[in-house]
Amino acid sequence: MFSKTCEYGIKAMIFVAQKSKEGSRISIKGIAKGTGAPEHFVAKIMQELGRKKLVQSVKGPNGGFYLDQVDLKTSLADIVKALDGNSIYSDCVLGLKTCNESKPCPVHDQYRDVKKNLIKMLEENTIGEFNNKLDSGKFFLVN
Amino acid sequence: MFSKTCEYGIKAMIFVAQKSKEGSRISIKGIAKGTGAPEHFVAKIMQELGRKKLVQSVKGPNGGFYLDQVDLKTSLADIVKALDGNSIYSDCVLGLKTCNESKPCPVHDQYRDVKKNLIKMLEENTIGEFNNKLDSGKFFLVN
DNA sequence: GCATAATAGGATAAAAAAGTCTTTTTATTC
DNA sequence: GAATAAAAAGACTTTTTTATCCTATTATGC
Repeated sequence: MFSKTCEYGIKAMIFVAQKSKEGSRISIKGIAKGTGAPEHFVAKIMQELGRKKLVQSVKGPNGGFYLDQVDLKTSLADIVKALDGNSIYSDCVLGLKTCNESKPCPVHDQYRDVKKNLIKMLEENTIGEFNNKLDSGKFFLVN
Repeated sequence: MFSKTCEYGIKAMIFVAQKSKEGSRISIKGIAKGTGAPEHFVAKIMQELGRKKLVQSVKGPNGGFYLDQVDLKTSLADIVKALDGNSIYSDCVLGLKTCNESKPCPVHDQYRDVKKNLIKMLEENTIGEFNNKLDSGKFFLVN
């Protein structure tokens, strides 16, 4: 469904949000540990998310990553789009470049609802909203 | 969402079904052309589907692939499982090995419905059912 | 039974994704 | 302003996926 990049990116954002809520910044090393992602790999991902302004970063001692109030409104869809591009929105489920409503692939009609559902889920859930649940130990980020 | 293998496999099965309905067998070359898939790649895919008994094949002159009455009842889910394995059923959307109902990842609850929808779609649509629509030119297999 | 046309199978190659390493830059603190 | 701790950047490696090629096998029709 998502690339590893995207999976790690989402987990990282949720983890950073949590730390930000506690008022602290978190380093790459910390994110890697907290999300079970390879350190150097997650570094590249955070860089990219930083470039795209979905996360704030400060260099040097006591630096690290954090989310500001605006960042907390980032939806899962925003992260997916930043890391995996628009493929979820635009790609035909059978890989046909010219598939669309008027010239559909065989499963276009059947997949329409699934896609709508998926996109709805990605757009309606923001990073900020995951905080409360993580607090209460209702879910987990690592195995 | 699906691997290329799976995309080509689904298209190939639909295409072969069509030919079978017309009473003829279709060669790898024919399938490759009819589905826009690389010939040698689709050959391997059909081999695998043959081994798994989702498609019948006959070697030699006038040989080729075809679907019998039982094969026509193959669902999209059967093809996906044969080629991509059970990952759609079993994998956590964030890649967590231990994610489940009692120890969920952050998006487990939100993704539940999407997954249910997707699986329903894959299981409810059989290869045989696509035939009529393809006949009437209602959809396309190649760009 | 021989030529042929097809699938079967395995080896290899190319491309993309995932992951690692090293160096550079930049804040911070003392 | 020097030492340090962090991110930024880019090069590189490994693994996986996608794709190709070659040889073997097998069924068919003459």
